[in-house]
Amino acid sequence: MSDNNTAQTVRVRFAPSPTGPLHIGGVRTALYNYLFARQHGGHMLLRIEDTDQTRFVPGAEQYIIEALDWLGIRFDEGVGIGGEYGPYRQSDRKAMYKPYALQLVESGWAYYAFDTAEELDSRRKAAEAEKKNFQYDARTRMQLRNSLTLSEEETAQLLASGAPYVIRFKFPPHTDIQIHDLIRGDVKVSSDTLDDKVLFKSDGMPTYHLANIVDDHLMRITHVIRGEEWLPSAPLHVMLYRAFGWEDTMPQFAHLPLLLKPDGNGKLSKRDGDRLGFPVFPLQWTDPKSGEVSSGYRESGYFPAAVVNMLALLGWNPGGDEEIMSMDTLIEKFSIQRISKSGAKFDLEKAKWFNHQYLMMTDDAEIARRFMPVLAQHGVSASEEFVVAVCRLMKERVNFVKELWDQTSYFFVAPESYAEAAMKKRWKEDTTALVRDSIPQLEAIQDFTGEAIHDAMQQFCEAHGIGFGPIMIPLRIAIVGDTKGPDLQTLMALLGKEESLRRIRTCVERTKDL
RNA sequence: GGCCUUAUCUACUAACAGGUUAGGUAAUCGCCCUCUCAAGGCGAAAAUACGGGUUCGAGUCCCGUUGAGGCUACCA
Repeated sequence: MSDNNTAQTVRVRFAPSPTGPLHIGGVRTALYNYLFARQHGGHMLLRIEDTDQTRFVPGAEQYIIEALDWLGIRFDEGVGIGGEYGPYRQSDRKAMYKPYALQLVESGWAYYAFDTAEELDSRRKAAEAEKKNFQYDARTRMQLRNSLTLSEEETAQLLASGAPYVIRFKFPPHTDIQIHDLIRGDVKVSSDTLDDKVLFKSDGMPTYHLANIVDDHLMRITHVIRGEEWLPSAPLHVMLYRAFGWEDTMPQFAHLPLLLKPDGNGKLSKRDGDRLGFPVFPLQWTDPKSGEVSSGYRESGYFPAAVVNMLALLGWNPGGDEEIMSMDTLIEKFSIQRISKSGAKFDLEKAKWFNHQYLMMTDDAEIARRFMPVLAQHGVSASEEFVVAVCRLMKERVNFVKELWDQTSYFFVAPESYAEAAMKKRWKEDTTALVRDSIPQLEAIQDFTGEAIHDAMQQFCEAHGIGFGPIMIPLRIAIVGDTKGPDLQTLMALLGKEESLRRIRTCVERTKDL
């Protein structure tokens, strides 16, 4: 599908920093970009923004790629894929940025600054003491050490001597900057409240702001869909497009609401996940420095489609009552206009419910395939046919495949004891005798099907003048060990005549002296 | 502190451009089903932050207050 109203092909990017594992907020940003690109038949690219060498974390880039691949969020271009607008890693593009910074200096939109970190720190502290805000801007820049206050000769000399410098953007004073956001509408900010942001650092690398604008321009990005934390710097970005003379091809902006912690308020963080017992990362992550392990959705047993579905609806919805949507449906229905403006709290219960829905839609054989290793962990082996049957019968009771063991262990292992509460409530004086009496009735069944068991027990009840409960509940305790589980006839048929009777006889033996 | 954003049940949200008994889902509770436990079916409780305006009429538009979040680095 192509959008005939858009002259240009839609091109979006996901541009994370490799400073650690990708947070689910970041995953959602990637997802929205992906849905938008696919819907418009456009391209989505992965750009790694690693301009801060001090925050680089080994393995983070590979983690991001693997995580998005697991979720089915695929890129058309980018790191690990290639493409005609590469390279896509900003550290590999390092040499490209300086000329753009210099261009702004020459055109008067930027200047060299030689202030040291200590000097600026002391200015900030002094301002703080007076309960004021220090800002490097039109009011203060003429009191600081930069190419606007120094003579041309001094500046040239400093540069030639290799003195450390940065390049700062020169905001024009008293100027209203208007940005248009696809989600929030027009936002107006006065340049007087903005500071002269560093564009080019003393280590020879650009800051986010410069690299981002240069790359988005060079890579012909048409829509920037990113988190709300970028909204305050959007005016700078708009001014940069203007300063470079690229305003006519400037991308459209959409700033996404943030994902909040489930209890209280504040941005969702790694610690919240571990505290509240849910993952904030798509994949498990081991911190290379501390060795600390953070849980992931994949390892916790979530289906990728369930995570995608849940995340898509956290901050967006298509308007109807439909909640279970495949990636294709999401692509079809997605629209930026319907994204909420306010932050969304993560809800663990709803996340589990989504996974349950996807579990119910999953083929029994596939569930069994995933359950087999769990069984092996518990030292149990069973035929594939039997495991598939167990999964078919029991999947509706769990949210995750691994929870199946807690609900089905008695299918594989006979009970070693009987639940105390069940015994106390359900086991009467004559129960053992009654159970013993039912054995011949069950033994007589030739074809041990649920139906046959039902008929046999019905006859038994009639002969003894009792209802179904007084015998079926004790039999259940004998077979399951507790008053829980699926329909008993079905369960016994599945276990087979031999195993069912063995458990019943064992139970009679264990309870005869009660 | 300054700047920006934001505000519907406990949570996620619906109510296209002002007119609804403010709807759905999850969670909670009750009933039905039933040999138990789930699932399922039916039902209940549950919200327009507050105060002004505009209007015949405001969840919806405007202003203010309050709450919440973000940003305020040579981090992204």
